[in-house]
Amino acid sequence: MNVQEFGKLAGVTVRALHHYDRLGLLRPQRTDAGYRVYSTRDLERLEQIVALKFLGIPLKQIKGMLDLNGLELPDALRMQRTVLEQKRKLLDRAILAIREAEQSIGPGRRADSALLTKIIEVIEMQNDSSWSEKYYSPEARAKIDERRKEWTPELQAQVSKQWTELFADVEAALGEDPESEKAQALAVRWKALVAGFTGGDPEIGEGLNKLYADKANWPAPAKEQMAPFGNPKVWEYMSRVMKCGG
Amino acid sequence: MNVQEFGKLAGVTVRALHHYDRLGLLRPQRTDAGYRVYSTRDLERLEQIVALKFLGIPLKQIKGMLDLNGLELPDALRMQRTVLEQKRKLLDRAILAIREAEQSIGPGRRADSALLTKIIEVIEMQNDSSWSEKYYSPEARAKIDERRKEWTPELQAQVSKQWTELFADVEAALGEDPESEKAQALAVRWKALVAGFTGGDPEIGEGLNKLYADKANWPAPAKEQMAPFGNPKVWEYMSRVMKCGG
DNA sequence: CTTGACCCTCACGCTGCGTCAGGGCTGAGG
DNA sequence: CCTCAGCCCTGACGCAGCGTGAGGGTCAAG
Repeated sequence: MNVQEFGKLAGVTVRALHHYDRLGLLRPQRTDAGYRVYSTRDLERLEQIVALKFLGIPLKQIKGMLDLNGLELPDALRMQRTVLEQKRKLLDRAILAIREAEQSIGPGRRADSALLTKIIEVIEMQNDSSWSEKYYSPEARAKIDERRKEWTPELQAQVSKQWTELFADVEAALGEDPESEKAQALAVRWKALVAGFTGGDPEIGEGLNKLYADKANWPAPAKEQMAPFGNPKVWEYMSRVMKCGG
Repeated sequence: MNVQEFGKLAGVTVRALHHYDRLGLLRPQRTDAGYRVYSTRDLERLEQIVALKFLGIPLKQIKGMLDLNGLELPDALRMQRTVLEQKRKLLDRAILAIREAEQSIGPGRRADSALLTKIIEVIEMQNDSSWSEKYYSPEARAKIDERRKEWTPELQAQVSKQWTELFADVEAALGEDPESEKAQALAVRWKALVAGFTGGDPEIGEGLNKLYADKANWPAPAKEQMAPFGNPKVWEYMSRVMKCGG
């Protein structure tokens, strides 16, 4: 098969195939005239390349992995996942910062430096863990760190799922009266999840309450797990629901 | 203030300051010897630069924005946010794919091509919208596009929630006999949601049916809303349930 | 005078291709 | 036979945001 055909078949450009060839990632056979000729074996390999590339793994490393026939692949996957999750955190912060900025610019339309300051605030707030030092006592933080060790992937997945569902439900109930049973039921679920996060530890709970009180700086308690759910309306709404619920 | 001091103060490297200088983003004064001298005004500007850079906005654009004194800033923010959210989706898919791959490698530890295939599956499933072109006729697609216009955010949120719930329920019922009432009830809910999606339009419905039949390429009908819910077990299971349900 | 300690300006490196630029081989039509 | 279209090839620069030397000037202390 010639380049164009092959490329179309696999969904990559001819240029990319040239590139992979030069990198030694995928070296097809050649005709006498020097034309590249691809086989089905090449297709398999290319699919693997594409897959790993999709995961954000650099081509050089892919080359190494495929040449060593995937012996270190599990490690690579783990590493890559943490890297991506890291990136995702950054992205979430940025998105949140923009939302804040957009809100602060929306009503009054007082642009200029004010909202840039706003952005900076959000960044600084979430940047390092300085905020946690504001809200948690040293002892509480030690306990949090402990719990982090027990924080298994399965548990993580479960909690993550529960938060996901809760968020969806809250989002759908935004029109509901905060004092209604429905809303209050959501508050109960919310508190339960938070309790699960804090392990029912009162010290940590206090920290969270301070955090609730300080509306301006509302980051998520289980922020890391809840990355996808940055809709600020949800947070505002729950804030109101909590208030009237006591 | 000299470069090093200034850089440390603002949290950027000297090299970066040189860079900004060359780009015309931040031009400090110079001493007779040609040394850069920064003022507090420069600090303000730098902070703005850093903030916007954090949002992923390219330096060139930042220059434009600051020079025009942020008049188009709201638009830029909106655009940037959608871009970032797009990236986030991709990241999510990649992370999900890795998780799947890790799981499939975990128990049996049969690495090699199997899990790469797995990764590919996840990608293809969620990747572009090529699948819709395979299953829908041009006319049907036109209708879908129409419906997209009526696709308000509220409606979206509701449907999204219903799918979320359904997914959770199906996931919890994976052990159930596909012929059992429970399973069949789930199938009914499923079909109802699909019907809602297709608007009861028979043409679109046909497309979906073809889609069901072609198990290998099972993407989600409301894919965009459901990105987080890629558990293929759910899909497989529902496939079986549908089959025996008729 | 020498040695640091800072400062400066090139200029290449990295990632993954996109995009010309300059040319070769081949079959169809004039 | 010539030419033009169409597909293939190999460089090589461009982009984003700096990191990282290389090579060299300035100024004060020893």
